[in-house]
Amino acid sequence: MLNQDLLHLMNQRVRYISKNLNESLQQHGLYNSQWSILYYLYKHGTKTQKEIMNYFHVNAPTITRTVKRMEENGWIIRVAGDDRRERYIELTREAREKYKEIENTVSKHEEKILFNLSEQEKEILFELLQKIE
Amino acid sequence: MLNQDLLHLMNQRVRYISKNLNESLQQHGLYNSQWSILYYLYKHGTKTQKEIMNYFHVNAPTITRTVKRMEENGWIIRVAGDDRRERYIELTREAREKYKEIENTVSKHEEKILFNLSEQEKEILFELLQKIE
DNA sequence: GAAAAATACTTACCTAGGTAACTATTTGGA
DNA sequence: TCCAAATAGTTACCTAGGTAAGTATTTTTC
Repeated sequence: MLNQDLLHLMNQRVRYISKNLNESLQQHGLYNSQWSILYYLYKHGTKTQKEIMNYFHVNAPTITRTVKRMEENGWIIRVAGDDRRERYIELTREAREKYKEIENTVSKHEEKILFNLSEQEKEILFELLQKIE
Repeated sequence: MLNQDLLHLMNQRVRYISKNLNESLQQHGLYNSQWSILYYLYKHGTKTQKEIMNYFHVNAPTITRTVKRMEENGWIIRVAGDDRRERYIELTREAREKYKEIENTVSKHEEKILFNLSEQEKEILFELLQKIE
C-alpha cells in the first residue's frame, strides 16, 4: 500500500463529497461551508468568529469571508461584544426557520454518500481518520 | 455515530494534510496540486490535459490553470498534438532533474502524516474510502 | 499610568476547486 | 460533401482554503 495512493484517494473522495453537497445545497441558496457554520450555530448558539474558527480549525480570514457572505444573504447578523474586538455571529430568524428543511436535504445526501458503509465500518473509519496527524 | 461527524472529521484531516504538504513543498517552489501533476507525468509520461483531468477527476479549467502556472515556473511545456485541439503536457528537463529530491520531501511528509497507522490499518482505510460514493 | 504585547478581526493577494459560456477543431450523418 | 454535433481547451466568475501585514482594542508589564 503506497501512502501516496491512500492520500490521493482521500483527496478525491472529499472533493467528490463536497461537490455533490454543494449541488444539493444549491436549492437552498447555500454552500458547503456556509451550511457548516449554520449547523454549528444552530446546535451551539451564538458564537464569536474566534470560536467558529477554532471549531473548524480554519484561519481567521476564511471565517471573515464566509460570514460576510452569509450576512449579505440574510443568514446571520454580526453583533459587537462587550470586548469590542469581538463579533458575535447570530443566526437570523429566517435562518432558524429554514434550518430543519436544509438539515433534511443534507442528511439525505450524507446517507447516500455513506450508504455502502455499515455502522461498524463508519466507526472504524472514524477511528482511523483520528489517527492521522 | 453521526454521518455529519464522520464527514466533518474527514474534511478537517484533508485540509490539515494539504496545508502541511504545501509547507513542505514551499522549499521547492511547488504547491500541492502542481506536485500531483508532476508526479503523474513523471510516472506515466507525457499526457494530454484531458488525460490528466480524467486521472484526477477534476474539471478542465482546474487543469488549464494549474498547468499554466507550472509552465510559467518552468516545470512543463505544452506541445500541440496531431489533433490540434489537444495539448500534450511534457515535463521539462529541470523538472525531471528535481523530481527525486522533491519526491523525497513528499515521502517524508506522508510517512509522518500516516505514522500512527499500521500497514493493515492503511489497507482498511483504503477499502473503506473506496466504499464511499 | 503609559508603553509594549497580545488578541480579534480585516484586507490584500495567493492556489485550487466549481459552473457556464465561449473558441477552435474534429467527427459523423444526411 | 457539407453541416451539425461532439470534443479539447480557455476564459470569466463563483466559493473556499492559505499567508502576511494591517487596524483597533484589551491586557500585561514595568
